[in-house]
Amino acid sequence: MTAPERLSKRNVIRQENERLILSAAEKVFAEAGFGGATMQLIADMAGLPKANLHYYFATKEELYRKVVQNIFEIWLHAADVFDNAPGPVEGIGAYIDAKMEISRRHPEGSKVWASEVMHGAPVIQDYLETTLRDWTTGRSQVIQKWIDEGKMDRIDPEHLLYMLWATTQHYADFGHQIETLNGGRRLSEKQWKAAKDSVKQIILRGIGATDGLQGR
Amino acid sequence: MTAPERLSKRNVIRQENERLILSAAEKVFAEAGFGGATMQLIADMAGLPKANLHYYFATKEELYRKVVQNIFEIWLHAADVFDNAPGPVEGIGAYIDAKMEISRRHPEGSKVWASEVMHGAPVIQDYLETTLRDWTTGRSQVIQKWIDEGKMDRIDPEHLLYMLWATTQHYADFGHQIETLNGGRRLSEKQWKAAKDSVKQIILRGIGATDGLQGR
DNA sequence: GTCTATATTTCGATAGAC
DNA sequence: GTCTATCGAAATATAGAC
Repeated sequence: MTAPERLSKRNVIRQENERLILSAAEKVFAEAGFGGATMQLIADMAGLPKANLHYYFATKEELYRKVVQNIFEIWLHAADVFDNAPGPVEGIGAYIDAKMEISRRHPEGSKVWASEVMHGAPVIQDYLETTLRDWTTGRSQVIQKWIDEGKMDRIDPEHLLYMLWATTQHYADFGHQIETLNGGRRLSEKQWKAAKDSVKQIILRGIGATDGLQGR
Repeated sequence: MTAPERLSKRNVIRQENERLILSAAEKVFAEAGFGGATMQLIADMAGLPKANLHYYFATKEELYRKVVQNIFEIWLHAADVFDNAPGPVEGIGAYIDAKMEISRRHPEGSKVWASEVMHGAPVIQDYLETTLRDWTTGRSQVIQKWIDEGKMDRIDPEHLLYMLWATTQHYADFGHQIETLNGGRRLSEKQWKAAKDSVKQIILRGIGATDGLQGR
């Protein structure tokens, strides 16, 4: 985006502190929501005085906006696997794997995004109308192509995408509920694999694209 | 639950005002989250002075708790269709229909629940550990029975339930995103039907339980 | 049961010394 | 760039007249 900046000592300090603050903010926003989060809590978690947050991010909203943008960028890159795939088994399968892995590694970001959208997307509405809209149109065309080539059933591409988002993000957004139902324990390595396999099996078979996956 | 109260004038007024406040609170909590909601906003939406809210509900948290309990009860009743069904096509199909209809009619409640769980269920953790846990165990056994009877594929019942919750609630919780991608328009009658059919088709076929649904 | 006025707390943001 | 002290706004909750 911006031109690479000189690695002056001041810039290094700025970069490190911004990363520290953003990481703490993501956690606090995820746990308390935008309204419930306080600059004091974020400062405490980052180990900085509250005033320093306002030095790096003028307002609470500006800080929040950066956090939301972060998870969105991560998701966008996860869709790269989609494009050059020869068919739905590879493309959608890999997309599910990638999204599930993000739910596992970045549950906070997913929650912040969910909260933002649930409240009417007050700060990232423009992203929904531009970037996400274009992204969705593009992927729908890929899916439609697979349908036309007979590689999967005739399914509404948009509703399929919603199902992919819903099921994968559920493991992040509702992670606490899942953990509680799992006896209060986080999902083990084996359970995460079972989750991924269940999602892939049901959806891939559900859209009639199980060539080579039978019996797994 | 409680014994039926005498229909004194005072009780009638109380009942009506509580309903009015709860309805306004559900909307405000859904739009702003617990932290972002204010008693003033809820009072304005209910058309009452702020002090009256505190007369009926001592604290903001008590009011919020009632709202969360409401949607939970609605969902519990939606699962009645599950139990006496002869197999997954009828049982899960009817459950999807019921949950989708709730997402359409009560999107606010769904959002409040999602927000509550995302933030670690601070006020309804006990429900997760008791009622929801028992409910999940019971339905998992029903699903397992269907598997043993050869009426559907061998799928992990819990992950299947998660997928049902995720996909149906997504249409409420992410309704704003879906509307935006739909050109800023709410889903039409026809689009809601298409959504239901897509979900049912993919999941029922995905679990190998499509007897009599082929080609629909 | 209703409603105005207000007590009390907390939060976002800033001033200003270092 | 850091940090203490503090301002001003806004929120929850209550007091007390009606």
